[in-house]
Amino acid sequence: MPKIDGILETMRAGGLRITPQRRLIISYILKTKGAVSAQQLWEDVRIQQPDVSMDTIYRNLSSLCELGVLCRVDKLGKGSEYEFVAGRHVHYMTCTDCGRREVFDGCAVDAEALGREKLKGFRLTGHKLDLYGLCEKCDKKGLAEK
Amino acid sequence: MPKIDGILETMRAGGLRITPQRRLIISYILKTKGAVSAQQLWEDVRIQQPDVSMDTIYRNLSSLCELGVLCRVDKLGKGSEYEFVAGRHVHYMTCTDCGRREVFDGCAVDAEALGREKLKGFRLTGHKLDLYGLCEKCDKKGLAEK
DNA sequence: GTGTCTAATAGTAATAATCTTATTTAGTCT
DNA sequence: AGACTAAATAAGATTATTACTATTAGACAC
Repeated sequence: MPKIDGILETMRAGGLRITPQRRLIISYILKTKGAVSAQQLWEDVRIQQPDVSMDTIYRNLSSLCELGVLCRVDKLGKGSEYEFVAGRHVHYMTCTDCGRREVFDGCAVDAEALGREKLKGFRLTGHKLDLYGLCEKCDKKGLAEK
Repeated sequence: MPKIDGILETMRAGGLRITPQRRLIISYILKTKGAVSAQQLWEDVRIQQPDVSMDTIYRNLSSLCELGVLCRVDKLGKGSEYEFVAGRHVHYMTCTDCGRREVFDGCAVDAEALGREKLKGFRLTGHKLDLYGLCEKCDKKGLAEK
């Protein structure tokens, strides 16, 4: 589990300032197990600090994503959620039927396949892999219907 | 370049009905070189058929994405665009500085790394890989500033 | 062709996410 | 401690995207 001091240090190193709002946001994300939505985060933070704007939430979530602290997860047309990445490669498997999501904790991106000549001068700093398919339950259900 | 008949056939096979709105939407995407935004598509389609709703545009773009005909590309906080995939593996390299985007036409996902034991019963049907980094121009600019 | 069933649609409403501008403040340098 | 400057903020406006509901029209059997 990531610690708040390390994250603040990462932010400082990335040139970001440490504000009370940011401390609060990070501490709430730390308390949350799993992914958190911007809406939920806003409601939680506003209990302690009622005048924090939605914009601040989104701005900071974006900043933390760019730093590689968090990862934004698309919920297939139902908004997004954010989850700690904490230096690991984290990819998601999302069931296209029921929307269930599991973490695929490993890296399935083949570095060799990213040969220099294909990159057209880009210097890669990160990547995101989303896997789609059917979870066991929906897969069996689909077979039964045939 | 994909042809409209093949796409319509794919849609039929996927259980989707062929409606005039869908023909129109697809034909406009076909005419467009590169990625197209929902907004732009709506404006174009409305020239011929003024009462097409935005909802219809989004709904159909989503359907085509699920069928694997199109691919939704995140523009880093500035909406999304949609582009033909046409059976290939298409990934994107997006510059986190200037937003420039290039297609990485190949597959960098290592099938071996997606070992069965890690998939927890999921049956994979697709994947999406987004690569982030700095394009040659922004990379050089960044070095010069130091 | 006609009838039936169900997906798709338009229109409207609601939600999610981002932008704009004036103001405040963290980090830095005296 | 006091002053400076660029980053961060709140508030409200705007754009992007999805949900809801009554109605329409493909697809398929007859």
